[in-house]
Amino acid sequence: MRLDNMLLAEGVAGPEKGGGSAAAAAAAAASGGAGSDNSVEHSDYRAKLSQIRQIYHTELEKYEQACNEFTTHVMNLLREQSRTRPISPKEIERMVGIIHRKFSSIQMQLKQSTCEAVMILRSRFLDARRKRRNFNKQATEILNEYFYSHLSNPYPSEEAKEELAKKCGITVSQVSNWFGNKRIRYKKNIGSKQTERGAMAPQNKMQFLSPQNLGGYPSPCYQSDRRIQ
DNA sequence: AGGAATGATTGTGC
DNA sequence: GCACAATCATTCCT
Repeated sequence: MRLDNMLLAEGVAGPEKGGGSAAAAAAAAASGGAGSDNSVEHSDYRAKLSQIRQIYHTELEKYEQACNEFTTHVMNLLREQSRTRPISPKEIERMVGIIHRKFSSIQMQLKQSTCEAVMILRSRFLDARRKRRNFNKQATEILNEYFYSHLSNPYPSEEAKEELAKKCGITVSQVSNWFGNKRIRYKKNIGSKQTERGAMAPQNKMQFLSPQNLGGYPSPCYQSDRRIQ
């Protein structure tokens, strides 16, 4: 049931209207509108998705046909056998039931593998990591300035994040990502520097308040950021 | 070409 | 829900 829902949601198992371009059209309509380059970026994705859809439907049809053929074949056999021994309608019904269950389990496997294919396709095309672009120098400068001038507590509030996002031309979640990455990498940098000097400082807490880190902006630590000279 | 840097995602814990 | 940590995938630098 879950597989059915997912395939339906992805437009793979939707109602088949003629050539099967209904799903692609629906996807285009859904992703279209404001994002002008979105549909262009996703056209390859949609093409692959409709390919999956086509394979899925032909396979499904094949299985259905095979199931029907096999059922009539078995029915014929039973009919032949009924000449030599009595066969109750119940027995025939039971036989048909078994065949249908077998074939529906095969269909289940088909659905599962189609789901997997869609998932892989999604991760290949829709994963933002694949189209990552570095922020421009100015944006990085602004973020770094905030970070190093709030080194004692580099956790911008929601409003501050919005402000930074607006200034940098990025989204709030990108700001959050940036600060998450920055905090952890900054801490790591400090940690490796301290172990280099042989000072085994406790690493279980954030070290943003340690005196050597409060050199202001730009600090010695800031200069360790090789992007900014 | 290969490693470092970097933005994004995923899993985990609180 | 957020922060952290590990990891991925891409970009940048040498």
